[in-house]
Amino acid sequence: MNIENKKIDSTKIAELAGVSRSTVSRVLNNHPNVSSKNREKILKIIDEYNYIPNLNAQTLAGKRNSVIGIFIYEPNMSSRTTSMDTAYFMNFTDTVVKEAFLENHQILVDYVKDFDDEKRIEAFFKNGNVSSGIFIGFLRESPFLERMIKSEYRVVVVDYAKNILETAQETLYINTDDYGGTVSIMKKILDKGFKRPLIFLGDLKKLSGFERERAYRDSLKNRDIHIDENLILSSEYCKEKAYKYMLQILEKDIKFDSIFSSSDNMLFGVVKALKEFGVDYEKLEIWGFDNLKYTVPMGFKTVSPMLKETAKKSIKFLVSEFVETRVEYTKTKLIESMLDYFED
Amino acid sequence: MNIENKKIDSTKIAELAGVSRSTVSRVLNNHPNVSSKNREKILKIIDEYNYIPNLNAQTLAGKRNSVIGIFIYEPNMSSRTTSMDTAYFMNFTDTVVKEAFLENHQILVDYVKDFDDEKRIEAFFKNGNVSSGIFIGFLRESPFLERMIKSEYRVVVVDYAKNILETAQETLYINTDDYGGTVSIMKKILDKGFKRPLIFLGDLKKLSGFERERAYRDSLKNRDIHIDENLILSSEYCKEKAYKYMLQILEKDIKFDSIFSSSDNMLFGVVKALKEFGVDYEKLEIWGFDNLKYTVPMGFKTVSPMLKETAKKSIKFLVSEFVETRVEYTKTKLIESMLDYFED
DNA sequence: CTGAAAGCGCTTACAG
DNA sequence: CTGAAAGCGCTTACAG
Repeated sequence: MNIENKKIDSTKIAELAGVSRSTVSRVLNNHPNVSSKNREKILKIIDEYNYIPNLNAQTLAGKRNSVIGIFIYEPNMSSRTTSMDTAYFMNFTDTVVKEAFLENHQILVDYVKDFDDEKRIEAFFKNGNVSSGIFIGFLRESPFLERMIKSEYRVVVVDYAKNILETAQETLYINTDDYGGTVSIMKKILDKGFKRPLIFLGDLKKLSGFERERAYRDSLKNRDIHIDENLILSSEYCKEKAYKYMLQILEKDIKFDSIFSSSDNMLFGVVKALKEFGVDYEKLEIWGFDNLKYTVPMGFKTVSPMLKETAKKSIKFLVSEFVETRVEYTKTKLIESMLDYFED
Repeated sequence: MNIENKKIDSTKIAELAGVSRSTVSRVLNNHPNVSSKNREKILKIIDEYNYIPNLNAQTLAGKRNSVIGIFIYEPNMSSRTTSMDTAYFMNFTDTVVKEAFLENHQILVDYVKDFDDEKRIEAFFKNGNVSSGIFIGFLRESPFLERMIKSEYRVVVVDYAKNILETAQETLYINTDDYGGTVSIMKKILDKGFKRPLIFLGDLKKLSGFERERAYRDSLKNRDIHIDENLILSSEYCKEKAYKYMLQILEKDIKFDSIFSSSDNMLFGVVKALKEFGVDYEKLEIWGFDNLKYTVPMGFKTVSPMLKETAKKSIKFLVSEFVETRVEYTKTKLIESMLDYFED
């Protein structure tokens, strides 16, 4: 096995096979125009010497590599505090890594918080360090993301709204069915006769926040239930804000009979406030959204986005030969008990 | 902003600044020998044009990049079944990604199951696609890992035993204190007066499996409790095997008064068997190891490896200027209730 | 079907 | 302090 220590490049392979580097390159890249005699000889030597071409050289010379980037918008990343959606994003990343491996691709994980990060990522694409990418967590109207979408690169954008007609290039918009998920929660709440559901809104600059609010309002409207704006809190997926607003509600003694927090993370802030105020929240109808690790074990109900499905579709899109720009939705699943939780 | 569309490379920057590419390269790489006049001029142009050097070209020319690889041994990966330790590994990967970002590094995630994967990864190192790497989940005496350790590359090896004297290069061995963690569980069990703890062993080819068994035996020995080999099952971190062995124990009616499963994953297999046999397991003293998502919510006790600490130490090691080969241990924490669980 | 040559975008001795 | 030149390891027209 000491063969491996010697530096072995395509020139050496060519020498050994008695051909030119061009021919070696041709078999490496599965070009048809190589005599089967030469092809076999070269393949044998490549195998014998465990030769693997230098990816940097290949990329520099214009070949695509097998690395897919996943880029996560996380403006609070540098503060070392656990940021709002981190757990959710990491769940997604996990499944992406697995699906990519099954398609013989690797994943480069990177966060985006400022302009320097954006520049680095654009360079990753431009220079071919990643062949394509998945973007998640971005705010609506992100100039950076718009640039990526309009670029020649193949990308998947998760939970982002965009008029498909404005997207010339190969782009997959894949969204969790936030509207449907919220509607099914609201149905549960309203079917039980509750009429004053408190809602903690997510970031309205994100598609998910926007959709969840819309579903809340529509659900009430459809049953001719008055929408009390006092019950609508804009806490932007932020746990601390949710905590603060919940306290205010309690201090002002605003009446409510149920709670829908449009993210599990905010739910934890809400519950903290309830606890401090001595509210017996275990008897309250409380719903979150996301199915994070702690939600159901703590005794709350939530809805689970089908991350695995989203990941699978994303990878399939990125590794396919031919694709067209399109929009897809993945369903959600209500998680009302530990049984649902374990199944998920 | 249409500047960005034009391809901009170091030659163009040089032209614009009226210097040679050599000088541009020097300021890019912080070489001292550049007149401050030229340096400033070049820096200004670089900024103005949002120029970022091509990473592939830089790497090809011999520069180190800022990508750290994390390589996970997962022989069952291709079968699309959730493998034994996957959840555990992904928890670790998550924290590694975050810590790397804080140090301005990106993470390339890749699995290893066969020789082709090993070859690909060695090429990643050789060609500089990753500047260094973290290896986790490998079996003892892995020839691949031994090669990486003996190579010139800087690596972190998690949960792997190796005589440090045989490791010439910069390597960090970082291990969870499996022995200590198991001892603390055994103390809990034995303090309650149990004398016949059933144990499901992990993969003895892994350091963790080896250490957890050793701690089990030592704990009993230290209290002069007879070690009944019938109570020791080798289920190799495999849920299905644990299930099968537990059934056998029940069928043979072998007496036990408590259970320690040396991974949470196996625990789920054990519990399945208990259920099927109609055993009222909720009253049994049962411990797992790993603190996976479901363990404590299901009502069991476990011990949590401090993944965040391990990740932090790993990244610190890899990004430091100077390091020496060494071995480190990270502590574990007992998780006996939902309170511990939420804190973790 | 094959090879010589140019090119991808950098870095780094070397000579001044 | 600076520039011309060689080199990193590939791929791909081009000419045969």
